[in-house]
Amino acid sequence: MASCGAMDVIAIFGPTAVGKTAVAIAVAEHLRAEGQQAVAVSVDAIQVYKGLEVLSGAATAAEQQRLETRLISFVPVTETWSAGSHAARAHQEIDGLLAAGVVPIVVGGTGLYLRSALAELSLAPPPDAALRARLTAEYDADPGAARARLEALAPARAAAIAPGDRHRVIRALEIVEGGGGDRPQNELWTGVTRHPTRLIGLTMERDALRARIERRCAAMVEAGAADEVRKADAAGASVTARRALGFAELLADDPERMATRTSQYARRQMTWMRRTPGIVQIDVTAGTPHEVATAVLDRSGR
RNA sequence: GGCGAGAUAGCUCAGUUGGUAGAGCACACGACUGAAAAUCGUGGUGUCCCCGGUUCGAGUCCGGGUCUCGCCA
Repeated sequence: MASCGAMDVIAIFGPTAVGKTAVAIAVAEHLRAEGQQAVAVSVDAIQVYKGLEVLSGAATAAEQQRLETRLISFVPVTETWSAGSHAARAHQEIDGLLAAGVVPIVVGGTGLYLRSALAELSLAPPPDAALRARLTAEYDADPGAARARLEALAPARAAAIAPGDRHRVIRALEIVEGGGGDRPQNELWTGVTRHPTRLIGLTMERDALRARIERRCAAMVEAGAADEVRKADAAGASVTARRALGFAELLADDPERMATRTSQYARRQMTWMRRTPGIVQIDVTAGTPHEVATAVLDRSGR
């Protein structure tokens, strides 16, 4: 009997353009051949947005025909989204699939979203818009003073944050003022998960990945990514939607810059992957999706 | 052909009165708990075009080449 055995969840991580979707589809087809059903749960900060499907590389209708994918293209571009909001939805999807006897294939390139989907992180409370606005203004008026205030209020939190890290200094002040105390948490690298999980990291030889990224960016432009971005911009896209690689670049008609920044992003994803405990890395430079899928399932000891 | 300007990091360029070179971008490595496709930290990766000269010492001064750009023929 094909059973999940010790592993209930399959997770697939990897840098952008490495071919995660194709591998997820191949894995699902292999499972189906064994009589098991699978559904993908996306963990991608930009693919959640409705109206940025081309730019974010979300699964197409044809791809979804082969593997149903949840948590893509469902948030209006005007809304902000976050790891916390995503985690709640992802937990719900994963638990629902497991309860129905379907294998969840958690797939995506946003490391923090992946981790918070697989684990039960002790996240600090969500940001309050007014407080964040006030603290941002405070920081921008005098970064040194804001930093000093954080050091006074929460030395342990401050110690973990680089002096020039605007984003984190503001967030830390936000947490402290919200009563979060001075006990910073880091459960990112513990490897603890909510369900037994086989975590796969797809890698690719650097030059090959760079070439794929360039081709992919060109294809996105070809497929109308610039138009998508202009529409989202006109619709009043949220700060988080605007973080999409290519958003600002395509508005400025600079596709080359988009490819460069995408490459830099891929590098950071690889850094995250190397740090991730328990991840099984598979180099997909030469393999077809089905060969890779076999490797994914073979290594599972099924 | 003549005159002028230039040649320094992968790219664009700085480089004081001579003391074996440094910015931005790119690149590499890293950090990462509700903005994470975000944010941030660290690192110079070099036949200073070539040959010779002056000098204790030349990216820098002198001579001769080579190449590039501009103007004039």
